[in-house]
Amino acid sequence: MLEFAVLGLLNEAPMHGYELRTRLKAVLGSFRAFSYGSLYPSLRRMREAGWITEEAPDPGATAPALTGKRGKVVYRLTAEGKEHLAALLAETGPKSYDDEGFGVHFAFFAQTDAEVRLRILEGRRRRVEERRDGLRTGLARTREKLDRYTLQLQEHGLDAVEREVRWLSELIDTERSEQVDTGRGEQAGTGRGENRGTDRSARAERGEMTDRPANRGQPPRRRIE
Amino acid sequence: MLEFAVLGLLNEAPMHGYELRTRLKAVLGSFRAFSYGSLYPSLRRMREAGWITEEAPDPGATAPALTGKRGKVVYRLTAEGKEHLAALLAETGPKSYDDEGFGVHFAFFAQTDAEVRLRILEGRRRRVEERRDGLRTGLARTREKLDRYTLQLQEHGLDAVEREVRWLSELIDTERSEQVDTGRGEQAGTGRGENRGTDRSARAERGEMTDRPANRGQPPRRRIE
DNA sequence: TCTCGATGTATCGGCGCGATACATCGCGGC
DNA sequence: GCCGCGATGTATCGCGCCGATACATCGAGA
Repeated sequence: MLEFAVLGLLNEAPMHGYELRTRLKAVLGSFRAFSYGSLYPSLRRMREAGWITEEAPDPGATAPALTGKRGKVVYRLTAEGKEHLAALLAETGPKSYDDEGFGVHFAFFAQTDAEVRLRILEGRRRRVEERRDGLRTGLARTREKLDRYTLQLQEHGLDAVEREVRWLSELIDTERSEQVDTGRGEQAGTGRGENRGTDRSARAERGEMTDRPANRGQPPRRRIE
Repeated sequence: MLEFAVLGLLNEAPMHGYELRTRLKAVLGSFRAFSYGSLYPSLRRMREAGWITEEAPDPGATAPALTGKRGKVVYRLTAEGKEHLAALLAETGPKSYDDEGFGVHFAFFAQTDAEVRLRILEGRRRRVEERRDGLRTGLARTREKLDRYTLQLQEHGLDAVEREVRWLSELIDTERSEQVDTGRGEQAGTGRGENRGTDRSARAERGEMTDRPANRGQPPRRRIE
């Protein structure tokens, strides 16, 4: 997931680590937070995979060597990196609307194809509705046996989930009405990258995935929503 | 944190791992979710620390040995475990209202002293307000530069944080009015049906509650902002 | 001038997740 | 009769990621 986010950011402009980290916090916002302890190892892996390059500027300017100086390192997307990003952006399977993946996908919706956006939003809503229903029935079954604090906690959580469903529904309505307006294909947001039509490889073979146990538990590491 | 939750559950009744895991999901609900990969190592650590004991029932009943059978293992709190739990419950430092800690503390509020409950709720609210203010100013500063999806995400996150502040405020008001009603010392126990109004039974026999400063370490500066 | 906060790169210990393996038991279907 | 299947139950492994930490540079204000 971190790799996805980094690729998305580097697609807008080359950056070094610190800036990447700052933008990451700003863009992912309420969904996820990454630390350097994740970022740098991830950057190394991505370089080894060939998605990005590292450039250390100005090698022998004043201090030649062995002073241990660390220069700024600029990271930049390669062609393979762009390709990989395009494949990730086009993904519509469970990974794109589960808790871990949805936030990142959504953060880069401006770079995402309109139809894919809609599919992801719908998948996400379905998933959150399932969680909501699970919470509701669980709550109805155990309501009498809970002390009031636990009850408050459950209801607060349920309320948050219900709000997310409503939020997603609004987004979906907006997307739908825009797809009707224009002949289903335009780009929203900052027009910047014309990733239109260039790729499409990576036909994500929908997993089907029996959907497992109600999933429960909020965004695992995340917060409250 | 997991250790805290396990101690809290075992204080209600002895259990084995599976039940612990099930109850954990139900009680922590929307705040956190733990898996076996965390639970069993944690139980082992707690046994080594002396907080709990493991009992494997019925050693040589039918199948004597080397069949590799695994019996049910019941975990039970020791006296030291109760003591440790009491200390954790009385904790009012940053750990008790930061993201990781608050959910667990709250889940066991029914076992917590009334004054401690209030302090934790207030600390938590302060913390969440800080996050809210950070989000607000950040959003005001970058509003123009964001594409609409990122903007939606930010506003959704901000909304969630604002709701949590309101939720906490309601809880605080309730706590305050109850402390005025009764001479600041009662227990808000397992409501069991008639939560609200008059209940104070369920004398949890906590007598000690060693309240220590428990400060150390500065505000770890959590997620977004 | 001197310190302090922002900028910047990087590593380490360890917690906890998700997947996985295996075993028992009750229950309903055919 | 007996078969599978889901719930109950214990346990491990790899590894992603967090939080703390160490170090270095630089502009601005006390």
